[in-house]
Amino acid sequence: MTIEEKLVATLREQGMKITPQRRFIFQALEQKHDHHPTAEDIYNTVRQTLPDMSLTTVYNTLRELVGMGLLRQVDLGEGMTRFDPATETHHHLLCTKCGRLEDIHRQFRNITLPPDEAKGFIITNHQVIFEGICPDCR
Amino acid sequence: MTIEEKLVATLREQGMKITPQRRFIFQALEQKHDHHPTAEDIYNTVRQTLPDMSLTTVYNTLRELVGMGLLRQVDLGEGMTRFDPATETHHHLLCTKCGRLEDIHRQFRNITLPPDEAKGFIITNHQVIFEGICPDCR
DNA sequence: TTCTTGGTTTATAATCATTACAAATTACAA
DNA sequence: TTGTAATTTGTAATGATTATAAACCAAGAA
Repeated sequence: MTIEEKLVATLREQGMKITPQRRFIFQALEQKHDHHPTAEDIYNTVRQTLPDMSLTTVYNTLRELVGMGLLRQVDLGEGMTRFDPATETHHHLLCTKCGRLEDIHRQFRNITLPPDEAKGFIITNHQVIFEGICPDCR
Repeated sequence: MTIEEKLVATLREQGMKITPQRRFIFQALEQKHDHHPTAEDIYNTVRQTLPDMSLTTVYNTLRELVGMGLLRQVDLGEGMTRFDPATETHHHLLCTKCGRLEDIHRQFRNITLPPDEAKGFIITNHQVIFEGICPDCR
């Protein structure tokens, strides 16, 4: 099942409308899902085929997807938010010089919090951010 | 050694000036170091004793500290940046409902990237973000 | 102590990502 | 085909952060 299909199905379930704009946004997310796109990235991608797409629509849609848990926000202190289709849990590798961000598809064992350290939280997820210097910045 | 002492010493080493404003900012960071303060938080704290402090100075100083690696930025997609005195490496626990953020002081073993997965990066640090629901939000 | 000077602070304006708003449009159920 | 509530859109507003340039001052030298 593609990302687009999954998103369309979920929207249907929720009684939301499937508009062309949303379909194109889903497709752009699918194309760029390894590049951690910003709202602006998605906007530019969609506009290549749908030149009248509004930036507001992109923001609205992305916000809704995040609210429904279908999209993960990735914030790096760059001043803008990146998005990551929430397919399977994975981690990130960040260059602290240039901001380059890579996915790490790997499971780490033993990353669990003993109850007495969880401060009463119910843990739903965890994510590791590795920081370092990328080859280009060395 | 307090956070203030450490910061003052480092600034001296770098030939930077120790101003009253900076001292108060350091003290505020020390007071609030468990609360992940924003620039605005620091500003309000300092203004209680130094009413003429400028918000710009807070931003400038925090940015410099981050650049020198003495302060960590923590970004949660709230629209503003939080700061965390980089004393010892630790991790975070975030409530996805209300944004509450707690420090986790604990070492996790086996969180290392084999060279073939590091994509040529030199890893300098890593951080785990646990996500969940805090007791108040349940 | 006083002088000098480059770093620092400050107020203000500018920037940039994101959100609010209200009018026009449209998906889709009946 | 029609009605209607959801959606889209352009524009304006917001809010955090940064740029700018003038006034100020920490700290070393005389």
